[in-house]
Amino acid sequence: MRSRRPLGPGEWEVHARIERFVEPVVLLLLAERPMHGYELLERVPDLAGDDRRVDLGNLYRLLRSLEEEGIVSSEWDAGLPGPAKRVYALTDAGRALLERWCAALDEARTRISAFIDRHEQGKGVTT
Amino acid sequence: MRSRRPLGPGEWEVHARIERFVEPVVLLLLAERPMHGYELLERVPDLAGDDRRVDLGNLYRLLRSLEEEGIVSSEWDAGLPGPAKRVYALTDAGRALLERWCAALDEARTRISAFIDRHEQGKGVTT
DNA sequence: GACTACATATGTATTTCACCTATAGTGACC
DNA sequence: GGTCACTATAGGTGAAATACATATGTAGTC
Repeated sequence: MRSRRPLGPGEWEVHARIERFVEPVVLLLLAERPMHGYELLERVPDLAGDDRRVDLGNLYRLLRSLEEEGIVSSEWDAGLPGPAKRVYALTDAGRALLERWCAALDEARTRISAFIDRHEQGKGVTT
Repeated sequence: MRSRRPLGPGEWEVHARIERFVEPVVLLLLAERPMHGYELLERVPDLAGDDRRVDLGNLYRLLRSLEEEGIVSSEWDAGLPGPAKRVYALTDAGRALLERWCAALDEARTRISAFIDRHEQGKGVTT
């Protein structure tokens, strides 16, 4: 229970976070166009929400493990000014995985809706 | 990445799980009527989904920690036949927590919708 | 008595994630 | 040519959430 932040006496802040949500977010961003790690870091919060601020270390680890699995491919781009960047792009397997993520997320949304509906019912709907 | 089960060559089963979702489910069930742990165990999957089959150990641990925090109260019920049951009921603090969970879940649902909408856009909407 | 179902509880391993530190190249300034 | 800020990648560590396994007792049934 330690993850909930105190709010008041006997009250806690609650977050309904989706497990591993950064992964589909990264896949979606790379589906739109290839980019390098640091740029992903800046763009992930747009989709994941501000509370979910991404940790650099974990993001790079995710990218490397996605590459190992053939979900993304990468190559060094030394042409641009500044330090060399490793530019990541989505593979076909990555696009397929993104589709499965969307289906899974849609299921989660359905479960949440069922939960909220059932809760509303219990309160006696005023409508 | 080890949590995804292999599906085919280079394919994985994906689950978009909501973190700590059993907690709000338990709260909602207890809001409807008081019950004991084993009964919760049977009813949680109705709301949480079959993939999310609840671990007994963790459920009992959750109930005790919720009681420590004043979210639920319990008393032994030895009247009925069979082994003694600890019957749990939601407190006022528990009902307040359930409301906050609903708000948090609604936010999560909004994030998911935003994600899916953005993905649909990228594919070129057929309408 | 052996076996099964109900009921509560504890032990331990694994996974995910947040927080922190390290390394290294680039460019600009003085 | 040193050092300072910024970009980019990478690793270490520990806490929290969860999966997997085992323990203990009651009661009914064959």
